[in-house]
Amino acid sequence: MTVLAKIILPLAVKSNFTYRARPNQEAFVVPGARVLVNFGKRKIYTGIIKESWEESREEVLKHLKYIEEVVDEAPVLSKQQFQLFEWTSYYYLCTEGEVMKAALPAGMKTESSLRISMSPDLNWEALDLGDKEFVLMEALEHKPTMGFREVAELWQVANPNPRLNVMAERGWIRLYQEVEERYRPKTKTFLRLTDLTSHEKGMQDALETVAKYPAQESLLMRIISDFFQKAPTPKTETLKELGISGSAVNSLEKKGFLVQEEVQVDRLALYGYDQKAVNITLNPEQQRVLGEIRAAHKEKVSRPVLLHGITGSGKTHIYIELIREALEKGQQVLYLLPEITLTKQIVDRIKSEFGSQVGVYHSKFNDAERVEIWHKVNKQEYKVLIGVRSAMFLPFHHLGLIVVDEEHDTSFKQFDPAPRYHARDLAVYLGHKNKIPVVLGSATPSFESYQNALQGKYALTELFTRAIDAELPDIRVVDVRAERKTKQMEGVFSKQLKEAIELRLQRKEQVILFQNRRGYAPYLVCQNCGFVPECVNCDINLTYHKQVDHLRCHYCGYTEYETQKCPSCHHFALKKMGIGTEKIEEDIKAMFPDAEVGRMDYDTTRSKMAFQEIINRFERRKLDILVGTQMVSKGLDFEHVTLVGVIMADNVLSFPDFRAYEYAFQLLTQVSGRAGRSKKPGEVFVQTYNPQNTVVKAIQERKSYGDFFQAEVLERQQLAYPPSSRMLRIETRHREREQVEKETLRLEGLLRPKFGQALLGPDYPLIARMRNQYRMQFLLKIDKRMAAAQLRQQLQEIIEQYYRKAPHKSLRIVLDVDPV
DNA sequence: AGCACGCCGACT
DNA sequence: GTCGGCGTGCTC
Repeated sequence: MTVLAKIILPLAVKSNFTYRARPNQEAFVVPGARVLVNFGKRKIYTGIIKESWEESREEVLKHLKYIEEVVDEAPVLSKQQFQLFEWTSYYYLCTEGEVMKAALPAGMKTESSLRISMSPDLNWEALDLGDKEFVLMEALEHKPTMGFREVAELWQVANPNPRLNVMAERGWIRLYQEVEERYRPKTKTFLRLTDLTSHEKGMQDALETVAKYPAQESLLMRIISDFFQKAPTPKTETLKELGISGSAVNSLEKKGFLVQEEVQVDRLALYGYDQKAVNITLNPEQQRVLGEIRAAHKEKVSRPVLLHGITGSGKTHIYIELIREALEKGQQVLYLLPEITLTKQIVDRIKSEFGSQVGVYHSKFNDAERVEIWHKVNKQEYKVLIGVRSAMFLPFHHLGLIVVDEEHDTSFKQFDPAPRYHARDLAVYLGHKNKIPVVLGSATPSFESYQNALQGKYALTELFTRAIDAELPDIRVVDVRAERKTKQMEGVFSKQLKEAIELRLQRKEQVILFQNRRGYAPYLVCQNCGFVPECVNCDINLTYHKQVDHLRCHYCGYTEYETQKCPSCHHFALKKMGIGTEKIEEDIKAMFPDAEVGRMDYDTTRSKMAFQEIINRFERRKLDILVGTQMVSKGLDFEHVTLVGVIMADNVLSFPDFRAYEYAFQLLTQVSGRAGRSKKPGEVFVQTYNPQNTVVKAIQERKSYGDFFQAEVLERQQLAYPPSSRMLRIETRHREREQVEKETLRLEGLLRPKFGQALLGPDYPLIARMRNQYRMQFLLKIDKRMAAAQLRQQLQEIIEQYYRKAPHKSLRIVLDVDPV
């Protein structure tokens, strides 16, 4: 009998692959453990054992490769997680491998890479070599090994493989796979006394021996003194303090007077938090809502609760109470947040309640840190985990509560690559499947969730007033066109907004300015010939960034450094058009030279530190004005902010999507919600060219979310758009425009007969070419009553059918379930 | 995804 | 003829 295992590999391959265990591995071949296996010609991947069984038939065994190594002694993935993997790949129409890729931190998915070295004892100069072969050998003289990429660069070819293989066959070079462990525990070295020196006599003898070497003597004395104080002696710090080098350590070690000891240290221990006094007495309304949530879960655990509470109504207080209850039962809690923006403030609050049981997981943690977070969740050292969408895949045990805060936020949905999952919906699935209470919270729920709540699929509970006696801010709409006519605009600032800012500066209150574009100018135009610089890889204008003085594509990162001279007519006539956050920051500084201005957008928050720094400064009132993109709209809670300015609402209102108004309403409500969160009243200015716009009017008239929803959802219903239906996006991609057009029409020929009017398109997406791929798309409206499994099968059959007959199989078809 | 094979056009 | 680019199929 031989043990076989089905392995999930982190690839977009359809099926799973079976490997055989060597006898000494058999005990460790259990579902959820990781293995290293060779897949294909040479690569070695980390895979996860999905299932294992015994097999004795030789004809089966002989086709199977061996498992190279079982990495884990115990599973790193629970049964519950497998279920989640399976459902994610089923629902979002992708492979389990793709889910695995998204779920595990890179440090847990070690893979091999090709290394190239010269054969030993080779007199290569005597060989008759071609040019390329010669330069490689010459390069290998200087470095012992090279990587695949390096050789490709050296040779200036895309694929050096054929040549390398020939050279290897001739015995000139050696090719081998190197598995480099990506995660290494962080260690710290301590110095300790040995048996020889840890008693009085030994100490005296040793000190006499080294008396003539001052460095060794002072070091030894320090270690002895630490020994008596029962304190460990850290190597690096001690050497630095005593001003001596490492050679003293080596000498003492050689003499047997000390040993060096490596101790693994916790990378995450460094992260503290700002203690913040939290008022944990719930007001009567919050008490009522807490009671409603408890009752709803008691009635039916697997039914999620939608907590709709206006901005500043104190949803966090309620979460804290729910978390406390779960912890008292010894359960773990997952608290999902849309982006790291929010975490700083939320983490401070939750950590000050629950201390070191609280862990955090987001993209600004490096790989090694993420691995350690994974293990701490697995070992249940972390009881509460605050994280972004991928935290959904962490290895929880006894999960007793999932909170999805700001559930409407689209960053819970992964766009690219697969799995294109929505973390909120994964949470709802997981909760339903495992009877885990789920709470979705928002001031502006997604239409899908609100509809579900109204129809009883979710329980609904609502908070209608702000906590601590705060009022909702006054909203003032500024008609930019009218202001321009009467010359009331100063650059992009209306006179009213300017005066309002002035007033806040006098009163030492704070201001948030929102603009939905980062960079300095969204595009440039040549004043001489009308040329607009565009990305070479995408159909989109390049954005001018002033600080670094270059043009950049916000989709692929392509950069151009010529910012003055028109590349078309060569006149120095490029003019900066439009307004980004960088420009607003510059203008506001010019307007109020004494004010401290900070900017928060993608460009200023690259590092975790930079990010926390800017929030800290604003929190401690070192900044008067904060300029930013959407980032400033998300859940920030600063009590001294009394003014919010939306510089140009039109960007938000006018993008071509059936959800445009829903998003605009959410964004404007959220950003407005940053003002007046404590006793000082708040004020919001919305500058726009379209004061008559439905959303602007709704915001201005303080229409409730419910009213806005009712009006909008009717229109959706008439068109059979979500939330009345479900949606599936079918995207096609190809390098050439003609091919994508022709092939997409062929695909339509197969789809149309099946789906008829429910199939919309094909159309060009907003950006018809991205990263050198031309794209087209269909939208498929799916009746909610329709059996999902059947539809999936039909769709997959059609795609298979398309590929069977396709003359060009290079068309990529991308499926996006529930696109947002 | 990554690797090889086989086809085809471009150059020596 | 050989080189290199690209499309296609397969990977336990």
